[in-house]
Amino acid sequence: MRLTRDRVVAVALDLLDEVGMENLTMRRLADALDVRNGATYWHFRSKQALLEAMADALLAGLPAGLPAGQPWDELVAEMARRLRQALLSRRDGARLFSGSFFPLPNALAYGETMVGLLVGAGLDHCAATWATDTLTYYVVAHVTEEQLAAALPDGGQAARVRLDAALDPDRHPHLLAARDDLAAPHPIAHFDHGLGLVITGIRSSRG
Amino acid sequence: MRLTRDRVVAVALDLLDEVGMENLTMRRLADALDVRNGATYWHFRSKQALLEAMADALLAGLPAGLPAGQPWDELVAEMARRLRQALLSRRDGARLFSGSFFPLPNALAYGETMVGLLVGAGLDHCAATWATDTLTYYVVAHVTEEQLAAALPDGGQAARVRLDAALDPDRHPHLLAARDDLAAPHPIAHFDHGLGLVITGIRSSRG
DNA sequence: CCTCCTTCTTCAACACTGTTGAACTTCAAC
DNA sequence: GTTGAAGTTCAACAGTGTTGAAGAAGGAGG
Repeated sequence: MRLTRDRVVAVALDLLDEVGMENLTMRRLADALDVRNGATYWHFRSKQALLEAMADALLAGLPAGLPAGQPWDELVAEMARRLRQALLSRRDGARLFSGSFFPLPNALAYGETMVGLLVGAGLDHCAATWATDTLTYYVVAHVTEEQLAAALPDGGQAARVRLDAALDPDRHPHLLAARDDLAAPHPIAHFDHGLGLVITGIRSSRG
Repeated sequence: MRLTRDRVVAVALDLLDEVGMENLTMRRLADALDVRNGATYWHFRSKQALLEAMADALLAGLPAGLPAGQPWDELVAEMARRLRQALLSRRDGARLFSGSFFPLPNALAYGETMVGLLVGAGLDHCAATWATDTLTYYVVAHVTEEQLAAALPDGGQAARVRLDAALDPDRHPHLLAARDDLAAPHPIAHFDHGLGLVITGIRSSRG
């Protein structure tokens, strides 16, 4: 079967799930496509261009079927959770997304929806855009950590030991008291907490 | 002059300023140190270990001389701005920091200070830790974008044109209305706005 | 059927990367 | 001065993204 941009992206995403970002190489991708090494370069100018197409594919249909008639803050929270789910749907999805920063269709649709919701809530366009940035920064960074922690060997056991060894009762009393919350054993609660902080901030800033 | 861990880190940071993250290679570093290629591997187990040492060096003295007796929210804002400045002080500083996630001394000192401030503000340890995460996520992600935008060729002219070409009046009315705010012409105001959102959220969550 | 031309793929290379292990040199201490 | 450790060199390995020329496939026109 001949290659297609769409098939390359789809197989590349499957391969990403299998081997992770740092082992996602053009030669391995060519193998997965049952094709010789140079072939993908006819469809994508560079690996970076392919990664951006993959990132945008991750966001397909994000604003689809957003319920109407609900309060703006619930809809904003819903969009943020959808973005989180989209990034979580593939291994290293958050890193994939944050590595590509050019305006592709699905990313624009997400941004448009978010800004629209916030303008509807009474923010001016500048405040709505900046608030969208803040929200998106938060979601992407949180999921990045989430996926980084999930990829640790031993389920993070080694990292936990290393942290305990580094914490000094004299110099880090507060971190020690919060030791059990540091490694984020409850990702969803952790995520919703921070999301709530940002949305509350937006609510208060409406004046 | 013989090599030292400290000298390797210092020269590596200077080299980072000069060539940027993706051109920071062990061979180039060896050249800058006037040493042959394998030498740095005696002082650092791997490139990753060196990058983490560089990241931590960036955060040296972050909480030093923090004024006392001021309201907690101003101190938290001050710490966030110091983190931003530290990351901005070197080319690709934010990407350098977010690539290293192991507990090194200066990062711990930053976290301890932040959590301490928030506990002082009345949050319990879990809320303080998670709020610190949210704040730090925001700062790092914002500065990452800032530095990415600063590194664009043509001062971002080409990217602006590409954005305009991608925006469609029918599908992106809000983004078009906010077009001039999208490219963040005022980084500091943009940063402080988002920072204010998060801090306001924290203030409201104290109950 | 056969040619022609575009579209797509192969193949072999280029310049480069992080990392390693053995040989070699420097250095301090006895 | 000799010995043992600390530090450096050197050559190689296996792998990376990318490119350009050569070749194969596929459809349109004669």
